Amino acid sequence: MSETTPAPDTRSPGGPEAPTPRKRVNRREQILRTAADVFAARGFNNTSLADIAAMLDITPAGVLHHFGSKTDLLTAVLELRDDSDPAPGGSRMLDHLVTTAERNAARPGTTQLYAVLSAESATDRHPAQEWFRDRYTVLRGEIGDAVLDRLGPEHREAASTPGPDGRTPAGAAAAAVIAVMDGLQVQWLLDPEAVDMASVTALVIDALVARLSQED
Amino acid sequence: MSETTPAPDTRSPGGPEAPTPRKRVNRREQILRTAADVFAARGFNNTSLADIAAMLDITPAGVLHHFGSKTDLLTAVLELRDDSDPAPGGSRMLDHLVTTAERNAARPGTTQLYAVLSAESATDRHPAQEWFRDRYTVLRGEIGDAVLDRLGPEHREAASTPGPDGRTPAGAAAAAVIAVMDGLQVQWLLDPEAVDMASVTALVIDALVARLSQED
DNA sequence: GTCTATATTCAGATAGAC
DNA sequence: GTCTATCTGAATATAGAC
Repeated sequence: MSETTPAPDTRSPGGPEAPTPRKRVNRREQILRTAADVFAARGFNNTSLADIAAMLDITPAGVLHHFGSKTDLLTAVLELRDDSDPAPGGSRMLDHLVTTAERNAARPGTTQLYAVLSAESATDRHPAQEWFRDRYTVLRGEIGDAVLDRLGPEHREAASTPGPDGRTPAGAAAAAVIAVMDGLQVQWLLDPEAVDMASVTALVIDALVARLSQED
Repeated sequence: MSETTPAPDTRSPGGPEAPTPRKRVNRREQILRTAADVFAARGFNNTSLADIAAMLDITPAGVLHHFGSKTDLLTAVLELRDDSDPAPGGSRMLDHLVTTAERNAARPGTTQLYAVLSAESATDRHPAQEWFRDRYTVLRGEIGDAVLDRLGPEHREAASTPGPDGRTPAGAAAAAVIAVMDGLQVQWLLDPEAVDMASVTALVIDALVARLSQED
């Protein structure tokens, strides 16, 4: 089900941090990518090490040799960022988000992982809680800055002025954009025909930027 | 943690299908409410029948007597709608959504259940998939209508005219509103100080309605 | 460095006592 | 009508063979 990508070993040769692979990309890496696929499709709690192992024709213990525990494997998967399309800074980032939504619909993989796991992480004692809390904090900051960048200079001050609760309009807009993307992913996974992630994301970004460019 | 609602037996007397409750609201009902709380806090896959049973000082089998299986219990929990604040029709519904977001932040219970479970349901073979797919379809319809109601009559036609992909702007806005509410819930659960669900929800609704009231 | 075989814990569900 | 005691299978992790 996950063999959509034909090339098994696609990465730029001469990457900066290849850890001296005298053999070829070690088993560890195969496990990592397989685990990412399976976690994305079934969530963390609902995935067993046997599921992952079966896809590689090994036993569960084979997986555990490379990563000490299932939780460690999850952590490693989350750390494995997808650097194939680095997020640009500044106001270009907002366009990048739409592009990302577009790509996600074509390739239900990488970021489906984040949509499914982030919601799962919000449950008690989930091992990825801290990771996702930090991630959202960073994202809200970056996207908040991107929103400010897109506003006309005359609106920036208002949008970056904290209200009585200490939160800024730009930050609120950033939280909204992230929330829309996550929430849409869930709706789309359940019913792909029903929503167009990219266009709805674009609509919300446009609407929010326009809204922050008014005084009312 | 869950004793927010003081009245344990709130249902209209003379309801059409009261199954002759000679005693008082049966164990079944207690189990149902406890299960809802625990599913909300820990998700479905990560909750064991023992967890639920422990809170009632009984054994897992005690739970299974009332509901044939864990999946049946989940289904029953989902069916148990919270009728304490029925959603109004028409454009009032949008205000109701903001109110709902406000209440959710105060009482992390009922709809936290939906936020956590809906995302979990998007994973393979989850027992609640169909339930959530249907729920989202209905919600998009209702909220789409509410959006149209709020628009000026002169904009309604444009907003309800399907584009080349067969989807209407009002439907897109509806999907966006739902997505924002779900996504915010996740961010809020992970970091309650970081986002104000109600105000962000209001912001997005305002922005979308304003956006759909322009020609561009 | 890689994995098979095994131990241990805990899940969901069944049959039958109260 | 309600639940305790028990069975069966599957989960993660360990110890040690190749």
